[in-house]
Amino acid sequence: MFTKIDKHDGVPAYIQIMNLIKKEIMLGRLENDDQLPPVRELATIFGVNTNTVIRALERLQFEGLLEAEHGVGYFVRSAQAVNKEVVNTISSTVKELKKSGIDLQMAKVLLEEVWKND
Amino acid sequence: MFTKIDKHDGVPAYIQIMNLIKKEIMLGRLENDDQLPPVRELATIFGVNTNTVIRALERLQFEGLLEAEHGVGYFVRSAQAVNKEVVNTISSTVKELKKSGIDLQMAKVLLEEVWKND
Amino acid sequence: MFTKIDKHDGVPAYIQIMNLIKKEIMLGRLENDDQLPPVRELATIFGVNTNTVIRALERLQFEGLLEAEHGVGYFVRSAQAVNKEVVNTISSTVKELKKSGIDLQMAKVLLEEVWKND
Amino acid sequence: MFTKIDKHDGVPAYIQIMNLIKKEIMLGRLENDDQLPPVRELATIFGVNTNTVIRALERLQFEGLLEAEHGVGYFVRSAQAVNKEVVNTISSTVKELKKSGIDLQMAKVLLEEVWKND
DNA sequence: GTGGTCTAGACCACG
DNA sequence: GTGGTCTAGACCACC
Repeated sequence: MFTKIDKHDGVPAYIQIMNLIKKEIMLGRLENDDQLPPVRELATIFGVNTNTVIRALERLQFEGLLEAEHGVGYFVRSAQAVNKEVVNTISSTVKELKKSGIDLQMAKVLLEEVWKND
Repeated sequence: MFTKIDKHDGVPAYIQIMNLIKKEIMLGRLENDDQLPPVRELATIFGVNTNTVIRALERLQFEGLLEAEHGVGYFVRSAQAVNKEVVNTISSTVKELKKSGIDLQMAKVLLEEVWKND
Repeated sequence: MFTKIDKHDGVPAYIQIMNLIKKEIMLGRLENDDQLPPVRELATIFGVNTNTVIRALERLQFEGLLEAEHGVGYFVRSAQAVNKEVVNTISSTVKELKKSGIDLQMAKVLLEEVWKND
Repeated sequence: MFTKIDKHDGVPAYIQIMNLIKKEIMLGRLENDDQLPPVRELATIFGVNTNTVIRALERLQFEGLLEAEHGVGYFVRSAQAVNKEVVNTISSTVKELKKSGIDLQMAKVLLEEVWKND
């Protein structure tokens, strides 16, 4: 479900991890009451230290998306997957962007630009 | 043309600056041989220290997008604006995303997810 | 392994540092996966500020010779030592140059001249 | 006789210019009492500002290699060309270095290393 | 005036 | 403890 994070793209590791987990929730691959893999396992998967994972999970807990049960694990709460049509729209947009020779980073920048001016 | 950057969104200031300048180039607002404002001026505009600006410009220079002429200024090189249609596509996608109640950060994460799996 | 650099020979400190490290690699005194001393230590060894060291290491990282592991250290990558015979050739050439009363700086200039015209 | 200098190799422009002129003298292409091209012309050739050329010539004058005649021009003094054999030695060394896949910058670094330890 | 290098020292992210 | 980012301010090289 998860993969190694990119340590050199500027975004702090714990924020990347937060985003990855949020993504799984939005895509419906993690649903309410699902249990996350144990912290140590997540650490190996992401290629970071346990502390870094914990920092990310704590923040998601603060945001209400996760809940920790002491001695048991972390569980998904108030998950809300996105509509599949939305994903399709993004998908076709991505195709067009790739055709234009734009790279992912610039795509994000353009997205942000349009987002803020619309 | 430029504005203050956000120092608290996790992304390092110099990377934000790089992205802002790249964006101006991609949107055609900065063209080949255009001269950038002086480093010290950019620093006040972005609300950061001169060194931080230089760090960003150095990297863009390394990427071939800018060229420094000592004692003269920074100039845009090999600029390549994106097609206006691409911007329109992004714009309509953004509208749909906003309707679904997604925020900018998650939009970026979804974009990345689709990008890497298509 | 390293020593203080010369701050007054015109060449920027960070470039001198880059060259010193490259040299250690080429001479086989630094090998793949070797860890460099911590940045702060290198700074005291070279007699410069931490930032200057980091600037050098960043560039070497960009060139692919080093890799940083956040919170751990810098490691040598794709090291490629030069043949010992090459060093011997240089050595005998140096002897001849010295006999002719040429100084190091001019030796470099002559080297460059021949290099570009051969 | 001269060409543009490299503004991005770390060595200050005026020092590069000094070296280029010294080189012409050492290679015997500039002899005693030869007149240098006018300062403005040198400036265009080197791709720098007139002031930068003047700074270089002043220093060479200080070293005794040049002499300025006000309103006339700069003249070579106490020129001392190097032996042709020396150039040949360098040439064959360069060939070997190139075969080993070393680039010019590293060649200089190795030269300096051997120079200082022999 | 322009860009380029460097310092001293603070604070954050990561292990 | 490690590396990474940033500031304030100095001084140099170049136009």
